[in-house]
Amino acid sequence: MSRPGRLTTTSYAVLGLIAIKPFSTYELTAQMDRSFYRIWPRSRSKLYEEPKKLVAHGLAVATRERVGKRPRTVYSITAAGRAALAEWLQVPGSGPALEFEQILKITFVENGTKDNALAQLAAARAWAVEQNEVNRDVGRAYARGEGLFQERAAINMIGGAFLTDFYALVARWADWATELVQDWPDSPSDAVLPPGVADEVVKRADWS
Amino acid sequence: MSRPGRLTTTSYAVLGLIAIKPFSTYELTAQMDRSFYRIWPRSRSKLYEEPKKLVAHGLAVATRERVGKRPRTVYSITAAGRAALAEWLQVPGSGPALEFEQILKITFVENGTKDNALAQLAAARAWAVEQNEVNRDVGRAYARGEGLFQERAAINMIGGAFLTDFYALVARWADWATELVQDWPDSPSDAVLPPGVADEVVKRADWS
DNA sequence: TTCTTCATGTAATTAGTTACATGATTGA
DNA sequence: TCAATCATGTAACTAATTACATGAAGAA
Repeated sequence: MSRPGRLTTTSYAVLGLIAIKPFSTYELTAQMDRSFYRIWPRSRSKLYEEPKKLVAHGLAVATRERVGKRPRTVYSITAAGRAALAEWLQVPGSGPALEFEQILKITFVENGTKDNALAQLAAARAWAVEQNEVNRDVGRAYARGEGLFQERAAINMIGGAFLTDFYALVARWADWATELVQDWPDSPSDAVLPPGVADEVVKRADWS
Repeated sequence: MSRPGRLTTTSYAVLGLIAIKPFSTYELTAQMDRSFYRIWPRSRSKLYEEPKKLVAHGLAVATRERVGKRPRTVYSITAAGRAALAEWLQVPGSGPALEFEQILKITFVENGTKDNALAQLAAARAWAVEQNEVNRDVGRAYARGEGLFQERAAINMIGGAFLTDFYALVARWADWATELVQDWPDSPSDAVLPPGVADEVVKRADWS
Protein backbone atom coordinates (compact mmCIF):
# COMPACT_ATOMS: atom_id res chain seq x y z
CA MET A 1 0.00 0.00 0.00
CA SER A 2 3.08 2.24 -0.50
CA ARG A 3 2.69 5.32 1.69
CA PRO A 4 2.23 8.28 -0.62
CA GLY A 5 3.97 11.37 0.72
CA ARG A 6 1.93 14.04 2.45
CA LEU A 7 0.38 16.74 0.32
CA THR A 8 2.18 20.06 0.39
CA THR A 9 1.19 23.51 -0.77
CA THR A 10 3.01 22.70 -3.98
CA SER A 11 0.81 19.65 -4.46
CA TYR A 12 -2.29 21.81 -4.24
CA ALA A 13 -0.82 24.33 -6.62
CA VAL A 14 -0.48 21.56 -9.20
CA LEU A 15 -3.92 20.28 -8.36
CA GLY A 16 -5.23 23.79 -8.96
CA LEU A 17 -3.71 23.80 -12.42
CA ILE A 18 -5.21 20.51 -13.53
CA ALA A 19 -8.55 21.72 -12.16
CA ILE A 20 -8.54 24.27 -14.99
CA LYS A 21 -8.05 21.55 -17.57
CA PRO A 22 -5.97 18.38 -17.99
CA PHE A 23 -2.31 19.02 -18.63
CA SER A 24 0.72 16.99 -19.52
CA THR A 25 3.67 17.39 -17.20
CA TYR A 26 5.50 19.55 -19.65
CA GLU A 27 2.50 21.80 -20.09
CA LEU A 28 2.30 22.04 -16.32
CA THR A 29 5.73 23.58 -16.18
CA ALA A 30 4.73 26.14 -18.77
CA GLN A 31 1.54 26.96 -16.87
CA MET A 32 3.44 27.33 -13.63
CA ASP A 33 5.57 30.03 -15.20
CA ARG A 34 2.52 31.96 -16.19
CA SER A 35 0.27 31.35 -13.24
CA PHE A 36 1.91 30.91 -9.87
CA TYR A 37 5.66 30.91 -10.31
CA ARG A 38 6.12 34.44 -9.03
CA ILE A 39 4.25 33.84 -5.80
CA TRP A 40 5.17 30.17 -5.38
CA PRO A 41 8.46 29.50 -7.14
CA ARG A 42 9.37 25.85 -7.61
CA SER A 43 11.76 24.08 -9.94
CA ARG A 44 10.50 22.39 -13.06
CA SER A 45 11.44 18.94 -11.88
CA LYS A 46 9.04 19.24 -8.95
CA LEU A 47 6.20 19.38 -11.42
CA TYR A 48 7.08 15.92 -12.64
CA GLU A 49 6.87 14.46 -9.13
CA GLU A 50 3.86 16.13 -7.60
CA PRO A 51 1.24 14.73 -9.99
CA LYS A 52 2.34 11.21 -9.07
CA LYS A 53 1.56 11.98 -5.45
CA LEU A 54 -1.83 13.32 -6.46
CA VAL A 55 -2.59 10.08 -8.28
CA ALA A 56 -1.47 8.03 -5.27
CA HIS A 57 -3.96 9.99 -3.19
CA GLY A 58 -6.72 9.51 -5.70
CA LEU A 59 -6.96 13.22 -6.49
CA ALA A 60 -5.86 12.86 -10.10
CA VAL A 61 -5.70 10.24 -12.79
CA ALA A 62 -2.86 9.75 -15.25
CA THR A 63 -3.45 8.97 -18.92
CA ARG A 64 -0.53 7.63 -20.89
CA GLU A 65 -0.42 8.88 -24.44
CA ARG A 66 2.26 8.67 -27.06
CA VAL A 67 3.75 11.25 -29.38
CA GLY A 68 5.45 9.22 -32.07
CA LYS A 69 7.11 6.46 -30.08
CA ARG A 70 7.63 8.74 -27.14
CA PRO A 71 5.25 8.36 -24.18
CA ARG A 72 3.80 11.23 -22.25
CA THR A 73 1.49 11.49 -19.28
CA VAL A 74 -1.55 13.70 -19.04
CA TYR A 75 -3.13 14.33 -15.66
CA SER A 76 -6.79 15.08 -14.95
CA ILE A 77 -8.44 15.95 -11.67
CA THR A 78 -10.93 13.59 -10.03
CA ALA A 79 -14.05 14.40 -8.02
CA ALA A 80 -12.07 13.66 -4.87
CA GLY A 81 -9.47 16.08 -6.17
CA ARG A 82 -11.99 18.88 -6.51
CA ALA A 83 -13.24 18.19 -3.01
CA ALA A 84 -9.71 18.27 -1.61
CA LEU A 85 -9.04 21.56 -3.36
CA ALA A 86 -12.19 23.12 -1.96
CA GLU A 87 -11.20 22.03 1.51
CA TRP A 88 -7.69 23.38 1.13
CA LEU A 89 -9.12 26.76 0.16
CA GLN A 90 -10.87 26.93 3.49
CA VAL A 91 -7.77 26.73 5.61
CA PRO A 92 -6.03 30.10 6.00
CA GLY A 93 -2.81 30.29 4.03
CA SER A 94 0.40 31.66 5.47
CA GLY A 95 1.39 35.26 5.01
CA PRO A 96 4.04 36.34 2.53
CA ALA A 97 7.57 35.09 3.05
CA LEU A 98 10.34 37.14 1.57
CA GLU A 99 13.88 36.19 0.60
CA PHE A 100 15.93 39.19 -0.36
CA GLU A 101 19.62 38.51 -0.70
CA GLN A 102 20.45 41.99 -1.91
CA ILE A 103 19.18 43.50 1.32
CA LEU A 104 21.00 40.79 3.26
CA LYS A 105 24.25 41.92 1.70
CA ILE A 106 23.51 45.52 2.51
CA THR A 107 22.83 44.49 6.11
CA PHE A 108 26.42 43.30 6.37
CA VAL A 109 28.01 45.90 4.13
CA GLU A 110 30.09 47.31 6.98
CA ASN A 111 32.48 44.54 5.96
CA GLY A 112 32.75 46.01 2.48
CA THR A 113 32.48 49.32 0.73
CA LYS A 114 29.89 51.94 0.01
CA ASP A 115 30.12 50.94 -3.65
CA ASN A 116 29.13 47.41 -2.74
CA ALA A 117 25.92 48.78 -1.26
CA LEU A 118 25.23 50.96 -4.28
CA ALA A 119 25.77 48.00 -6.60
CA GLN A 120 23.26 45.86 -4.71
CA LEU A 121 20.72 48.67 -4.90
CA ALA A 122 21.29 49.11 -8.61
CA ALA A 123 20.82 45.38 -9.11
CA ALA A 124 17.59 45.47 -7.14
CA ARG A 125 16.27 48.32 -9.24
CA ALA A 126 17.23 46.59 -12.47
CA TRP A 127 15.47 43.46 -11.27
CA ALA A 128 12.30 45.45 -10.56
CA VAL A 129 12.37 47.11 -13.97
CA GLU A 130 12.77 43.80 -15.73
CA GLN A 131 10.01 42.06 -13.82
CA ASN A 132 7.74 45.03 -14.26
CA GLU A 133 8.17 45.13 -18.00
CA VAL A 134 7.17 41.49 -18.41
CA ASN A 135 4.31 41.95 -15.99
CA ARG A 136 3.09 45.11 -17.68
CA ASP A 137 3.15 43.55 -21.14
CA VAL A 138 1.17 40.54 -19.97
CA GLY A 139 -1.28 42.89 -18.26
CA ARG A 140 -1.73 44.97 -21.39
CA ALA A 141 -2.37 41.92 -23.53
CA TYR A 142 -4.90 40.76 -20.99
CA ALA A 143 -6.61 44.14 -20.94
CA ARG A 144 -6.92 43.90 -24.74
CA GLY A 145 -8.61 40.53 -24.26
CA GLU A 146 -5.68 38.57 -25.66
CA GLY A 147 -4.55 36.51 -22.66
CA LEU A 148 -5.05 32.79 -22.16
CA PHE A 149 -7.98 31.77 -19.96
CA GLN A 150 -9.71 35.15 -20.15
CA GLU A 151 -12.54 33.79 -18.04
CA ARG A 152 -10.12 33.88 -15.14
CA ALA A 153 -9.35 37.58 -15.59
CA ALA A 154 -11.16 38.82 -12.49
CA ILE A 155 -9.34 36.32 -10.29
CA ASN A 156 -5.94 36.81 -11.86
CA MET A 157 -6.20 40.54 -11.43
CA ILE A 158 -5.97 40.19 -7.64
CA GLY A 159 -2.54 38.60 -7.66
CA GLY A 160 -1.39 40.57 -10.67
CA ALA A 161 -2.09 43.86 -8.95
CA PHE A 162 -0.05 42.80 -5.96
CA LEU A 163 2.96 42.02 -8.11
CA THR A 164 2.57 45.28 -10.01
CA ASP A 165 2.70 47.23 -6.77
CA PHE A 166 5.49 45.09 -5.41
CA TYR A 167 7.79 45.80 -8.34
CA ALA A 168 7.06 49.50 -8.04
CA LEU A 169 7.86 49.33 -4.35
CA VAL A 170 11.22 47.69 -4.93
CA ALA A 171 12.18 50.32 -7.48
CA ARG A 172 11.07 53.28 -5.38
CA TRP A 173 12.80 51.88 -2.34
CA ALA A 174 16.01 51.34 -4.28
CA ASP A 175 15.93 54.93 -5.48
CA TRP A 176 15.31 56.25 -1.98
CA ALA A 177 18.08 54.11 -0.52
CA THR A 178 20.52 55.05 -3.27
CA GLU A 179 20.16 58.70 -2.41
CA LEU A 180 20.84 57.96 1.24
CA VAL A 181 23.86 55.77 0.57
CA GLN A 182 25.39 58.25 -1.85
CA ASP A 183 25.89 60.57 1.11
CA TRP A 184 27.69 57.91 3.12
CA PRO A 185 31.42 58.15 3.75
CA ASP A 186 33.48 55.56 1.90
CA SER A 187 33.47 53.16 4.80
CA PRO A 188 29.90 52.07 5.55
CA SER A 189 30.71 51.46 9.20
CA ASP A 190 31.18 55.22 9.60
CA ALA A 191 27.79 56.04 8.08
CA VAL A 192 25.47 58.04 10.31
CA LEU A 193 21.78 58.53 9.90
CA PRO A 194 20.87 62.05 8.75
CA PRO A 195 18.50 63.70 11.22
CA GLY A 196 14.84 63.18 10.50
CA VAL A 197 15.21 60.09 8.35
CA ALA A 198 14.39 57.67 11.15
CA ASP A 199 11.33 59.65 12.15
CA GLU A 200 10.18 59.87 8.59
CA VAL A 201 10.39 56.12 8.10
CA VAL A 202 8.65 55.44 11.41
CA LYS A 203 5.89 57.76 10.30
CA ARG A 204 5.35 55.61 7.21
CA ALA A 205 4.54 52.75 9.59
CA ASP A 206 1.76 54.75 11.19
CA TRP A 207 -1.25 53.30 9.49
CA SER A 208 -2.28 50.34 11.62
CA MET B 1 40.38 16.07 5.26
CA SER B 2 36.58 15.66 5.25
CA ARG B 3 35.11 17.82 2.52
CA PRO B 4 33.22 20.63 4.23
CA GLY B 5 29.98 21.49 2.42
CA ARG B 6 29.90 24.46 0.09
CA LEU B 7 29.12 27.87 1.58
CA THR B 8 25.58 29.07 0.99
CA THR B 9 23.97 32.45 1.43
CA THR B 10 22.91 31.25 4.87
CA SER B 11 26.54 30.56 5.75
CA TYR B 12 27.44 34.13 4.89
CA ALA B 13 24.51 35.45 6.88
CA VAL B 14 25.90 33.68 9.95
CA LEU B 15 29.39 34.87 9.11
CA GLY B 16 28.00 38.41 8.97
CA LEU B 17 26.62 38.04 12.46
CA ILE B 18 29.83 36.85 14.06
CA ALA B 19 31.61 39.65 12.24
CA ILE B 20 29.74 42.05 14.55
CA LYS B 21 30.97 40.23 17.64
CA PRO B 22 31.47 36.63 18.78
CA PHE B 23 28.24 34.79 19.53
CA SER B 24 27.25 31.48 21.01
CA THR B 25 24.97 29.39 18.85
CA TYR B 26 21.99 30.22 20.98
CA GLU B 27 22.72 33.92 20.77
CA LEU B 28 22.99 33.53 17.03
CA THR B 29 19.41 32.34 16.83
CA ALA B 30 18.28 35.36 18.83
CA GLN B 31 20.27 37.70 16.59
CA MET B 32 18.86 36.13 13.47
CA ASP B 33 15.36 36.99 14.65
CA ARG B 34 16.31 40.61 15.08
CA SER B 35 18.61 41.08 12.13
CA PHE B 36 17.90 39.05 9.03
CA TYR B 37 15.08 36.67 9.72
CA ARG B 38 12.47 38.69 7.84
CA ILE B 39 14.53 38.90 4.66
CA TRP B 40 16.29 35.53 4.98
CA PRO B 41 14.14 33.20 7.06
CA ARG B 42 15.81 30.01 8.27
CA SER B 43 15.01 27.59 11.04
CA ARG B 44 16.85 27.74 14.34
CA SER B 45 18.49 24.40 13.87
CA LYS B 46 20.32 25.66 10.78
CA LEU B 47 22.18 28.09 12.98
CA TYR B 48 23.70 25.20 14.88
CA GLU B 49 25.08 23.64 11.71
CA GLU B 50 26.34 26.55 9.69
CA PRO B 51 29.04 27.71 12.10
CA LYS B 52 30.62 24.26 11.94
CA LYS B 53 30.96 24.67 8.21
CA LEU B 54 32.54 28.07 8.71
CA VAL B 55 35.11 26.55 11.05
CA ALA B 56 35.86 23.76 8.58
CA HIS B 57 36.57 26.44 5.99
CA GLY B 58 38.78 28.39 8.35
CA LEU B 59 36.46 31.38 8.40
CA ALA B 60 35.58 31.08 12.08
CA VAL B 61 37.01 29.54 15.23
CA ALA B 62 35.03 27.78 17.93
CA THR B 63 35.71 28.28 21.61
CA ARG B 64 34.28 25.71 23.99
CA GLU B 65 33.10 27.23 27.23
CA ARG B 66 31.04 25.79 30.04
CA VAL B 67 28.04 27.10 31.91
CA GLY B 68 27.89 25.00 35.04
CA LYS B 69 28.67 21.53 33.70
CA ARG B 70 26.97 22.28 30.43
CA PRO B 71 29.23 23.04 27.47
CA ARG B 72 28.54 25.75 24.93
CA THR B 73 30.31 26.92 21.83
CA VAL B 74 31.17 30.49 20.99
CA TYR B 75 32.18 31.35 17.45
CA SER B 76 34.46 34.19 16.35
CA ILE B 77 35.36 35.32 12.86
CA THR B 78 38.90 34.93 11.52
CA ALA B 79 40.85 37.19 9.20
CA ALA B 80 40.09 34.77 6.39
CA GLY B 81 36.45 35.07 7.38
CA ARG B 82 36.46 38.83 7.01
CA ALA B 83 38.12 38.51 3.64
CA ALA B 84 35.52 35.98 2.50
CA LEU B 85 32.71 38.27 3.64
CA ALA B 86 34.16 41.22 1.76
CA GLU B 87 34.41 39.13 -1.37
CA TRP B 88 30.84 37.87 -1.01
CA LEU B 89 29.60 41.45 -0.78
CA GLN B 90 31.06 42.11 -4.20
CA VAL B 91 29.00 39.54 -6.03
CA PRO B 92 25.51 40.75 -6.92
CA GLY B 93 22.81 39.14 -4.80
CA SER B 94 19.63 37.75 -6.23
CA GLY B 95 16.48 39.81 -6.38
CA PRO B 96 13.62 39.30 -3.97
CA ALA B 97 11.83 35.96 -3.99
CA LEU B 98 8.30 35.90 -2.73
CA GLU B 99 6.22 33.06 -1.36
CA PHE B 100 2.63 34.07 -0.82
CA GLU B 101 0.30 31.20 -0.10
CA GLN B 102 -2.71 33.40 0.49
CA ILE B 103 -2.52 34.74 -3.04
CA LEU B 104 -1.96 31.22 -4.31
CA LYS B 105 -5.26 30.18 -2.76
CA ILE B 106 -7.02 33.15 -4.28
CA THR B 107 -5.57 32.16 -7.64
CA PHE B 108 -7.45 28.88 -7.44
CA VAL B 109 -10.52 30.15 -5.61
CA GLU B 110 -12.80 29.27 -8.51
CA ASN B 111 -12.85 25.87 -6.84
CA GLY B 112 -14.26 27.42 -3.67
CA THR B 113 -16.36 30.34 -2.59
CA LYS B 114 -16.19 34.09 -2.54
CA ASP B 115 -15.97 33.89 1.26
CA ASN B 116 -12.82 31.79 0.94
CA ALA B 117 -11.24 34.62 -0.99
CA LEU B 118 -12.37 37.23 1.52
CA ALA B 119 -10.99 35.14 4.37
CA GLN B 120 -7.56 34.89 2.73
CA LEU B 121 -7.52 38.64 2.21
CA ALA B 122 -8.51 39.27 5.81
CA ALA B 123 -5.72 36.97 6.96
CA ALA B 124 -3.24 38.80 4.77
CA ARG B 125 -4.28 42.14 6.21
CA ALA B 126 -4.07 40.84 9.77
CA TRP B 127 -0.61 39.51 9.05
CA ALA B 128 0.50 42.91 7.76
CA VAL B 129 -0.89 44.72 10.80
CA GLU B 130 0.87 42.37 13.16
CA GLN B 131 4.22 42.56 11.41
CA ASN B 132 3.92 46.29 11.14
CA GLU B 133 3.29 46.79 14.82
CA VAL B 134 6.40 44.88 15.82
CA ASN B 135 8.41 46.64 13.16
CA ARG B 136 7.12 50.07 14.16
CA ASP B 137 7.87 49.53 17.84
CA VAL B 138 11.41 48.43 17.09
CA GLY B 139 11.81 51.43 14.81
CA ARG B 140 10.56 53.83 17.47
CA ALA B 141 12.89 52.42 20.09
CA TYR B 142 15.74 52.79 17.63
CA ALA B 143 14.78 56.38 16.85
CA ARG B 144 14.90 57.10 20.59
CA GLY B 145 18.43 55.67 20.64
CA GLU B 146 17.43 52.56 22.57
CA GLY B 147 18.14 49.78 20.09
CA LEU B 148 21.02 47.31 20.25
CA PHE B 149 24.03 48.06 18.06
CA GLN B 150 23.08 51.70 17.51
CA GLU B 151 26.24 52.21 15.50
CA ARG B 152 24.59 50.13 12.79
CA ALA B 153 21.52 52.38 12.62
CA ALA B 154 22.28 53.92 9.23
CA ILE B 155 22.74 50.50 7.67
CA ASN B 156 19.74 48.89 9.34
CA MET B 157 17.51 51.70 8.21
CA ILE B 158 17.85 50.59 4.59
CA GLY B 159 16.34 47.19 5.12
CA GLY B 160 13.95 48.42 7.79
CA ALA B 161 12.43 50.96 5.46
CA PHE B 162 11.81 48.29 2.86
CA LEU B 163 9.92 46.13 5.32
CA THR B 164 7.93 49.11 6.55
CA ASP B 165 6.78 49.86 3.05
CA PHE B 166 6.20 46.19 2.29
CA TYR B 167 3.79 45.74 5.19
CA ALA B 168 1.92 48.86 4.17
CA LEU B 169 1.70 47.52 0.64
CA VAL B 170 0.23 44.22 1.75
CA ALA B 171 -2.41 45.97 3.83
CA ARG B 172 -3.37 48.48 1.15
CA TRP B 173 -3.52 45.75 -1.47
CA ALA B 174 -5.72 43.59 0.77
CA ASP B 175 -8.11 46.50 1.28
CA TRP B 176 -8.26 47.19 -2.44
CA ALA B 177 -8.82 43.54 -3.28
CA THR B 178 -11.46 43.12 -0.59
CA GLU B 179 -13.54 45.87 -2.12
CA LEU B 180 -13.30 44.20 -5.51
CA VAL B 181 -14.16 40.75 -4.23
CA GLN B 182 -17.12 41.99 -2.22
CA ASP B 183 -18.81 42.81 -5.51
CA TRP B 184 -18.27 39.31 -6.85
CA PRO B 185 -21.17 36.91 -7.25
CA ASP B 186 -21.13 34.02 -4.80
CA SER B 187 -19.35 31.73 -7.20
CA PRO B 188 -15.91 33.15 -7.99
CA SER B 189 -15.84 31.49 -11.39
CA ASP B 190 -18.64 33.85 -12.45
CA ALA B 191 -16.78 36.96 -11.37
CA VAL B 192 -16.17 39.52 -14.08
CA LEU B 193 -13.77 42.38 -14.05
CA PRO B 194 -15.47 45.76 -13.64
CA PRO B 195 -14.63 48.08 -16.56
CA GLY B 196 -11.60 50.25 -16.00
CA VAL B 197 -9.99 48.14 -13.29
CA ALA B 198 -7.59 46.39 -15.64
CA ASP B 199 -6.54 49.68 -17.20
CA GLU B 200 -6.07 51.26 -13.83
CA VAL B 201 -3.78 48.47 -12.64
CA VAL B 202 -1.82 48.51 -15.88
CA LYS B 203 -1.33 52.23 -15.41
CA ARG B 204 0.27 51.59 -12.03
CA ALA B 205 2.93 49.60 -13.89
CA ASP B 206 3.80 52.60 -16.04
CA TRP B 207 6.88 53.87 -14.31
CA SER B 208 9.76 51.99 -15.90
C1' DT C 1 11.06 22.10 45.77
C1' DT C 2 8.75 22.16 41.82
C1' DC C 3 7.49 24.49 37.63
C1' DT C 4 8.56 27.25 33.87
C1' DT C 5 11.38 29.38 30.78
C1' DC C 6 15.93 29.97 28.92
C1' DA C 7 19.72 27.70 26.75
C1' DT C 8 21.99 24.08 23.95
C1' DG C 9 22.11 20.93 21.03
C1' DT C 10 21.25 16.17 17.77
C1' DA C 11 18.64 13.00 14.69
C1' DA C 12 15.47 11.81 11.30
C1' DT C 13 13.09 13.15 7.49
C1' DT C 14 11.82 15.65 3.32
C1' DA C 15 11.10 19.14 0.06
C1' DG C 16 13.47 20.99 -3.38
C1' DT C 17 17.29 21.83 -6.73
C1' DT C 18 20.91 20.74 -10.18
C1' DA C 19 22.51 17.97 -13.48
C1' DC C 20 21.88 14.73 -16.84
C1' DA C 21 19.77 12.25 -20.81
C1' DT C 22 17.31 11.78 -24.99
C1' DG C 23 13.33 11.70 -28.45
C1' DA C 24 10.45 14.77 -31.56
C1' DT C 25 9.81 18.68 -34.54
C1' DT C 26 10.81 22.45 -37.35
C1' DG C 27 13.18 25.47 -40.20
C1' DA C 28 17.41 26.74 -42.77
C1' DT D 1 20.26 16.79 -43.47
C1' DC D 2 21.82 19.26 -39.81
C1' DA D 3 21.18 22.30 -35.96
C1' DA D 4 18.33 24.24 -32.80
C1' DT D 5 14.66 24.08 -29.91
C1' DC D 6 10.70 21.90 -27.88
C1' DA D 7 9.17 18.12 -25.07
C1' DT D 8 9.68 14.51 -21.50
C1' DG D 9 11.49 12.72 -18.03
C1' DT D 10 15.08 10.42 -14.06
C1' DA D 11 18.84 10.39 -10.65
C1' DA D 12 21.77 12.24 -7.36
C1' DC D 13 22.36 15.43 -4.05
C1' DT D 14 21.59 18.82 -0.36
C1' DA D 15 19.64 22.53 2.08
C1' DA D 16 16.34 22.99 5.25
C1' DT D 17 12.65 21.64 8.47
C1' DT D 18 10.43 19.06 12.32
C1' DA D 19 10.78 16.59 16.18
C1' DC D 20 13.13 15.27 20.03
C1' DA D 21 16.04 15.64 24.28
C1' DT D 22 17.89 17.71 28.30
C1' DG D 23 20.60 20.88 31.51
C1' DA D 24 20.55 25.56 33.99
C1' DA D 25 18.38 29.39 36.28
C1' DG D 26 14.93 31.89 38.34
C1' DA D 27 10.24 32.39 40.17
C1' DA D 28 6.46 30.89 43.00
